[in-house]
Amino acid sequence: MRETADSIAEGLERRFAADGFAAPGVDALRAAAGVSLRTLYRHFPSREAMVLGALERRHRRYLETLVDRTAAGGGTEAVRAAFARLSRWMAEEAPTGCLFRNAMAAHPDSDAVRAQVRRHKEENRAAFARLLAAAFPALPTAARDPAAGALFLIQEGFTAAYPTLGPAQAEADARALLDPLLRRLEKEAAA
Amino acid sequence: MRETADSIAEGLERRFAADGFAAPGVDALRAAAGVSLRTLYRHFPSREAMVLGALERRHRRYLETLVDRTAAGGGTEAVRAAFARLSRWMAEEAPTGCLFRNAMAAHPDSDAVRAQVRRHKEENRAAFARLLAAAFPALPTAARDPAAGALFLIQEGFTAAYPTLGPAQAEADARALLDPLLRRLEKEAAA
DNA sequence: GCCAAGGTAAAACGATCGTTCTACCCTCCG
DNA sequence: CGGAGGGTAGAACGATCGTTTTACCTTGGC
Repeated sequence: MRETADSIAEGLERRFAADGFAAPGVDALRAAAGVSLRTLYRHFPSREAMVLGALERRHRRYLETLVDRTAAGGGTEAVRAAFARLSRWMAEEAPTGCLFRNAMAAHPDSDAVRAQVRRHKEENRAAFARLLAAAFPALPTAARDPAAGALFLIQEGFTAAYPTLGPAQAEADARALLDPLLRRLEKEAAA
Repeated sequence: MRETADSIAEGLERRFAADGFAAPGVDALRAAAGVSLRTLYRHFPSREAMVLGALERRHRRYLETLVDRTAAGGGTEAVRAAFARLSRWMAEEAPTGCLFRNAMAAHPDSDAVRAQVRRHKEENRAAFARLLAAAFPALPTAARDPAAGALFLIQEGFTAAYPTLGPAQAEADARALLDPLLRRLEKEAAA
């Protein structure tokens, strides 16, 4: 039951990530989930529920990737490692870009989708704040939230530029923002 | 002829910007264009052509807004003014976010859409490079392209965060990146 | 031994969508 | 005068889509 639901959600997430939210019909989603149409509808009673189910799974996996507790190091290294994981994530899991923005673009009139995307982005931004607090404990509290916002916006820009201008350009442009930011954070934390 | 085509494109752009690319059917586009179905198809022989027509118009208008030749001032003021115009643009014209990324999300399998989006983003990035060259003529050439990439990525992050976290948060986070960047550019240009 | 429970496969339905076609009107130019 | 070009309104078509339903199979527990 719960296991099959998550196994189905895995297939849904994979398909939506590969082909976007507009192209695949319910029958293609059924094939990706590896179950019958009846079972698919039992666990996700509408196509919108399938979208929400895929997004929920995605949300957990993305935050786990972004803040990896097994990763060592602090300071600038911790932040750089997070962006390195993000870079790998985009290449392996999100060739068509951020799944949440894509979902909102494909379902502009769904309140449920919009709410889930907003929740994801808020927790995503909060995760950067926690990452920053752990990496730079000496950073003045007044500088914390702006720095978290800066990291969040670099991520948004990076994931947005990724599918349009390609990995190399997106990474170069993100580095042009990230490098001086980290230098500044190191200086402020040392002071 | 050419005039009616542009008048139709204006209606298409407005509708796509307001409701996204997934929701409005051809008949809703026809109503927004204010013409009959036959005339609409005469100028844009398929729905995909309507999308491309709207994007082409959008491309011209966006770049005109971003680099306003009538705007005065140089240095940091020129860059700040460009982002102020961008902020107004989002509020008035793009409540659902960047039209090009939305189009690509809604038409993931259209080569024509993808090509047009890529072209737009490349010219968009080049426009930032020109803006920067005009605003900071003394900036070392080695620092030019990274700075243009940084501005471009701030824009991408800002327009991406805008529809999910709202105008206030998006602007605050963008400022957290823009302010130190401009301070650094001023220093590098003065040296 | 059997009967729910939950699975598969696939037909069927109603709605919607992109596109084409029909029928008619206006207006400019030879 | 007359006819061609471009406009409007809207019916019609074929395809696709999301969803429901039918019919049948498998399995574990009383």
